[in-house]
Amino acid sequence: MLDIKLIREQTADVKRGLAARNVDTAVIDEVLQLDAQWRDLKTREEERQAALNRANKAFGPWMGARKKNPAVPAPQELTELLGETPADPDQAKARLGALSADVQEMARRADAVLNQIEQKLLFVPNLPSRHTPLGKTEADNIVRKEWGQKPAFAFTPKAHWDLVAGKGFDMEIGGRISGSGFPFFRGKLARLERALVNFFLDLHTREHGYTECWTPFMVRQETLQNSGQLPKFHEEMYRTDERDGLYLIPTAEVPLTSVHADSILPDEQTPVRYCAFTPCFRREAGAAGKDTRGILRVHQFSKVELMVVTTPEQSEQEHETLTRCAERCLELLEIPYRRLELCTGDIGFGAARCYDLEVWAAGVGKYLEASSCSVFTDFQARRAKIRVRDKEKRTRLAHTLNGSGLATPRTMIALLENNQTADGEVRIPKALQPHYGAERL
RNA sequence: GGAGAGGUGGCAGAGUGGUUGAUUGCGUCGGUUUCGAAAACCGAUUUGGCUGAAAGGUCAACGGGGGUUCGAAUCCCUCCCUCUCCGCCA
Repeated sequence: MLDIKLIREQTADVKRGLAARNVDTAVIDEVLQLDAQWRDLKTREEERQAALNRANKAFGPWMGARKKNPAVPAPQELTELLGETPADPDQAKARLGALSADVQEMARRADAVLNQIEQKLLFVPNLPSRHTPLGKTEADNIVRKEWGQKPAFAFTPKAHWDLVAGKGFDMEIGGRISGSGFPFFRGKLARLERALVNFFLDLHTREHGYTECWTPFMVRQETLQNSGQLPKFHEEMYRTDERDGLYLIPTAEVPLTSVHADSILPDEQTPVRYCAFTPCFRREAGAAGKDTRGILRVHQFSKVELMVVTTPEQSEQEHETLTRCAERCLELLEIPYRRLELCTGDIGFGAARCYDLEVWAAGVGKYLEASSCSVFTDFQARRAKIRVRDKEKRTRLAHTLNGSGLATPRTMIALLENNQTADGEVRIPKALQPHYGAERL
């Protein structure tokens, strides 16, 4: 969520940032108008409430005093508020009750307006960072680096669905059990899946300083709102029936972001670095008919997620660090990749800046997004109420970051397709061999 | 699934419906003392909104929401969470 103060005070900058993301800025004017209304209501409500509080505070002692001497006059606070000296407590009660009802009514109106503001702001994306390149579509993304050598073949490399057909790659079985987009692996491929997950977790926990977490795979609506998936991306999510109303997580970012919700971390405890393996569930609602073959785009997949909570001062640096942690996975697996910096028009809802890591997959002959490393500035922290505190005891909203490190399907695609041999075998990269337990698939 | 107990400030733990945003202890920070430290003593120590240049003023919050009342941490309803016991089952 954006800072309402920023919207008030730097309206032009906010609009410029949103416009760069192709967002209609009319919502900002609507919010500002409601905000003015809210502040007016709130100020008047509080003035009345303050007067009422003073009167109520004096009321008790008056009652006490009257027990001893019924002739004790009403206290000044009461007389002031009511504009007359009440004859007796019952008369005062009646008048106070009416005033109290008025204040409550004003409070209700103010809350209703505040609610409208929030409902609008929940649909407004984060502002792009000053570093994020301007652009309209994904065509304007910028390649920041390329790593590795695309493999050369003396034969035509197969796409993964042909390469491992009949070797434990059973999309039809997944389809029969659950529907299309639910992969089913048997034997070597299932083991490869597990090996990748273990490889990622071991790397991040042993060498990159992340703390491994095991999280729930189903979460509440509120948890998804903290990290920004709800309310806007409701259609993208699987949800259990109304008895529980839980959502299946689309990424471990969701539970991890809420770990420190509603709390304050001392600066010296940051950065907090978490990683977690979870399955991820996505409807891929807007992507029907796209990338339907093999495991290019699926409804359920495994991912090891990296998530960082840090201070506003450190977050830019942490973004580079986190991205490097993801890149190291690919480098150790010898998978050629490129780092793309997403432009303002293509960046995700909550992100201020984002790098996509795309792996080269020789069989399908394309780069495939395998990781998205984003810095969210205080966007998620404001929703989740994650704060940090410095030595001078100043609290401010934390910054959050996350990135895949990595998701298995596209990593596996690249690994299989790039390392295939003429006889249809697949070479397992050296770094993965201890986890997989063999040099060949 | 059934029965019960409980959710208060960083933690522990009080709180007859009326100066209780909240006693107290611990912790933390600052000070006095000391060559230094410990101990002792003194002081400070929740968060957020509105307003203000600032000082300050003011409102809100005792798990969430609603209600009763002139007035709620305290009474009522409801939801959530934690713990204990029973049942059931990985």
